[in-house]
Amino acid sequence: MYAQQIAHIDVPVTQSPFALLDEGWAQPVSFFPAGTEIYAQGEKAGPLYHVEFGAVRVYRLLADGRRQISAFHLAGETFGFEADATHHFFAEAINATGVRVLRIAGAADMSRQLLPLALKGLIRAQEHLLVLGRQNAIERVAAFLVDMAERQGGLRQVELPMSRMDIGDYLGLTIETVSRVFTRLKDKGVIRLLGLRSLEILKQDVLLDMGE
Amino acid sequence: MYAQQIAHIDVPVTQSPFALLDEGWAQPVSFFPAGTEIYAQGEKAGPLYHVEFGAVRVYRLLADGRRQISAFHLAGETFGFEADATHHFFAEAINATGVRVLRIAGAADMSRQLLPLALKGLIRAQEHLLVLGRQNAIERVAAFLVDMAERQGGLRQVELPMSRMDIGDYLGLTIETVSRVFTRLKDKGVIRLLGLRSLEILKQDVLLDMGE
DNA sequence: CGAGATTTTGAAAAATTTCAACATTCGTGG
DNA sequence: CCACGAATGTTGAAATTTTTCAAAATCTCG
Repeated sequence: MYAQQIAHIDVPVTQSPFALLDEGWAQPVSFFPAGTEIYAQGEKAGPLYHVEFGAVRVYRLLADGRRQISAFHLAGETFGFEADATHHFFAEAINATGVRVLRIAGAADMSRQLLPLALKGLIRAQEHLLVLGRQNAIERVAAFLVDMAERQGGLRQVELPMSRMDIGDYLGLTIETVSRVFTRLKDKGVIRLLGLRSLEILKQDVLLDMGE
Repeated sequence: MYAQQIAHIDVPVTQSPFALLDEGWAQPVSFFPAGTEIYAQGEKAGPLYHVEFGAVRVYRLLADGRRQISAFHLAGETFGFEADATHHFFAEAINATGVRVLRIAGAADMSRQLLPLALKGLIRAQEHLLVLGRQNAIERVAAFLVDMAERQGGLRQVELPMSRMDIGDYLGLTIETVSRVFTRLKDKGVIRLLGLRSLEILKQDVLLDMGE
């Protein structure tokens, strides 16, 4: 279950200094094919990662294989700080993904750099707790779609880089339930499915209400 | 729903320097009666809080009143960093609770002080996501009891400072389900109920297995 | 184009919630 | 210190939601 290759290719790229962590050492972009591991639970943690293109899932597993994806990271987002000395999670490329490895400059600076990211992650995680703990299937999917739309610039058209299984494992639902909710939202005229991984939001207000 | 008084009493206390945030300015202990608010969502965030005695719940509400408790904080623990400029959550005293307000020293130091706490909180929140997203009622309660036992020194006897409603709102369950699971664990001989808010763990191994 | 993977749909099963009644505990005032 | 009333907790039965199992449909990509 959740088999993965461990293969990635380093791609030297010359590019302007990185914006978010302006004192980090911008490394070349590493390329990870779909399904490959970026880091594993238990591994020694070090750098942060900036998604140049593609998408990443961060997750934990139960002993019997049940999986909870705690976050998706899209192009332009930074991850890898959900760790103290060692990683507590797995991170995998969902699709062909380019990741820039960021080695933070001084240990003194590190904290100042990381804290805002850690706090944002913490707030995000705790908001997700509310979704998983207190919202039903349709509300969860609605909240997810609103979030994905916002992170893609608030456009009507939303791209979903991940499978139904990923969405289910993020929302604490089965793929069948996710699929049924998509169908229900489509039948209600709230969304229009443009393809398996692409949809248009037709009634944003309804979706927003559902999401909370 | 969830009405609360907003009343607390400042209690000057002379005590040795605070261990965890050794450069913070230790303030007097503030006393919060059961059910009173420590801070509210939307309020400007400032200090951290150290629980001297009692217990605190941190939570969010949905528009219709559904509540998700994201964390409990017991004596000896520090909270209040789940915020950027303003608080994103409510914090309330569960019982009569003493809280020491910690004003962090320099802005430069602040990050270094806060980062480990924020990371620990982040890891905790993401572990809780796994519980809410992928574990059933009995597993959730088991995980909760194991956690509470650990935080109380790993003794067999565990005190639960919170109500069944609080436990339900932490685990994403109704009070009835929480109650039924307690009964089930009791009938299985896994725990012994010493009172409504006190129990003894009889089969720690079974509980640990359930919790994951 | 075709085979394997993914997604959708349906029906039955299981888990949890809801609603209702009853039991227990807690706190207050007599 | 006990009694009372309110709040909290437990239990049962029905309703609801979600999952599971199974099959059909669709998509992907070599």
